[in-house]
Amino acid sequence: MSSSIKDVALHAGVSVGTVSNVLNHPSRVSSKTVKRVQKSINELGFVRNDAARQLRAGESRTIALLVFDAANPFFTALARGAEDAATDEGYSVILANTSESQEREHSYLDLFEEQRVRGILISPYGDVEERLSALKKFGIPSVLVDRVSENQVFSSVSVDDHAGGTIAANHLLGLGRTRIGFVGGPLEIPQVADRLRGAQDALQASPGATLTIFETSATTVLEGRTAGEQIREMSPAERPNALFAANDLVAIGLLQALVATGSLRVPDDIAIIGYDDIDFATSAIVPLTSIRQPSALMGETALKLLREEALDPSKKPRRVVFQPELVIRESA
Amino acid sequence: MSSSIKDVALHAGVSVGTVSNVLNHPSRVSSKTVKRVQKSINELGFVRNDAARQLRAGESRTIALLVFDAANPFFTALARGAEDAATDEGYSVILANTSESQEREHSYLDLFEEQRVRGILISPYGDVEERLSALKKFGIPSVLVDRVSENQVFSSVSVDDHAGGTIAANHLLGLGRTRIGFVGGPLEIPQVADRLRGAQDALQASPGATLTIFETSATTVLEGRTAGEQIREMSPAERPNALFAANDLVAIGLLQALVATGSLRVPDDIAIIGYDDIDFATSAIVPLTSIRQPSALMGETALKLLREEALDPSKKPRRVVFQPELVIRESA
DNA sequence: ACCTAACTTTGAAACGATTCAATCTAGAAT
DNA sequence: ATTCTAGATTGAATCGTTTCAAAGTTAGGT
Repeated sequence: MSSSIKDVALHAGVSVGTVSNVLNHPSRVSSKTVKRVQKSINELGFVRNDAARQLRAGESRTIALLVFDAANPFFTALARGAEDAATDEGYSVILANTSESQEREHSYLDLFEEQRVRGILISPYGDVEERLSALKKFGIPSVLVDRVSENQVFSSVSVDDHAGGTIAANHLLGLGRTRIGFVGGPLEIPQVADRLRGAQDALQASPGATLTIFETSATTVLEGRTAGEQIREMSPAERPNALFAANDLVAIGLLQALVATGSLRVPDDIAIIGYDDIDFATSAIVPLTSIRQPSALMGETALKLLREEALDPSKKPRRVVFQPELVIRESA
Repeated sequence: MSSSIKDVALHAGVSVGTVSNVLNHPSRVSSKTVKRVQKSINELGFVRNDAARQLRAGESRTIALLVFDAANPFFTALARGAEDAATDEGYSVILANTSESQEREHSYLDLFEEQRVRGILISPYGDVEERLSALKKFGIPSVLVDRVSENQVFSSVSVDDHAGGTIAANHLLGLGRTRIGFVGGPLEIPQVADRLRGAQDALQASPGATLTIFETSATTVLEGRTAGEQIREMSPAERPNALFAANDLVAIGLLQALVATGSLRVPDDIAIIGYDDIDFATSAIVPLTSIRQPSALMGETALKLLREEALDPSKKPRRVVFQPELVIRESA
């Protein structure tokens, strides 16, 4: 059905070793032989069998990216960054979606282990550090994405959420707002907690300002709207005049509750700042001011860290933390 | 570094053939041998080398899903459906994102060919039917997703967009609306054109009703909003009292332009129906009535068709067309 | 006690590439 | 003309599985 390197060798009148060299070390082969072999390859429609190659060479050229929510624009952008970087290095990235299922997360890790992928980029859903340690011992390195390693055992790429919170709060304070509300949750999520703490620390420096927490059970549009309805009913005196949403989805929910009914004006009556700068932010009812995470750059960096570890497994894990960036639009 | 089947055989005091049988045909092996071998496998931490397995067995157990926009919720849901079905059949699905680049589309097809994947599910971006034909000859079948095969050479899974358009229009007519507007574009996109034609055909049956086309340059929130602003400025007499948006993103844009400013009420003054039923539809300013595509089912079906072709390459291609479904919420 | 049939187990051959020591060139240097 | 050298080529060994014919084992029937 498909021709092998042997067929090519026969057709070109050379040995199999030479064909392999044409494929992998063309410099070792005289240019006219290269040409002849290439011609045979084309004529026979030869395609290298990656399984055989990997078996003998002992190393794969694919890298796995495992995320728990492939639908999240943040991860899509990150994946794009990783793919671009991988292409440059001669690797291919395959994506797998955990779909927020621990079981699936494990079965994909099993698959990657059987496939002996060159490395794993993972934004963990369940508790997998132990499993990843085993994989590392086995020869498969991983890099954590958007989460830091609890025990400093893995390299990681993340964003300084604390700084992001500070930037957001300072921007609101800079607009002269003093009654600030934080909307998001659950506060157990590390990202959310860090953003809140960052805001609180910024508030410390402004004696007159207060911060009220509106905790939600998830960072979704719906939860944001529910919180917004509650805020809308507050008396003007106690109602915050600025809101910091834990992410853009929550912020969009807030906008719906506050603006859509025509009861309040944004940002005049109440300023709103989101987080993530997803594509929807630009085209929200009121274009959303937000905190941008360098998602593509994160993917690119994660891939580079992974390559370093693949080349030198004894390398000490590195932790790269990016700084978020303020994107000013109309809502604040 | 990692132990092989040979190590396991030695450790368990059996032959390599027996270990392999434990792995692949446990019924051929006595149960106490199975137990003993399993124990050795666990103790040694043996993990089957998929490359070697694939080389000898000649067949891969992974299926590739190649889409041009992994960020689109529709594809994410579809992927989920395919993954679930694959798991049941003992396959794994790996995802690759074309990112709307023809070059990348080709290089992933190359990769899949080298990897000898069992089959390819593809929502094509560029013109790849020829390339897919070559792959088929090579032994790798594909199934088209959300697009039908031009020359009936491949199986495909798609949705009857014409019927969807008819359903949408009939729903609006059923609400007593007679001045209907279609918002979407460009009309060259097959999906958009089919939806429009479906609506037009429905209108034929209702003598009193008219349909106005508001063509946009893309099916995005922004374009929807632009169109909405234009519609908002029309005189009440000529303004449509119902709008059919080519997809939910456009519909959300319309909502923003019409509702957010408080100038018109939805659905009282103007009814709006979208298409796709993305997650955002539920939590729009006014929960959106929409036409749902059975995305997960499509993924599942595509996988089944692929498996059929993998088992019997001479099988005639099949074209499965799903019927869309009306989801009534508040906007219409 | 012997034959048979059914079930287990064995181990060498194959899959298709890469690797590398060994062999073979061709041309430069003496 | 001879030796040397660097570059080009060869082909057998190898990677870790699966496969399958052959050999070994067990137990039931007579």
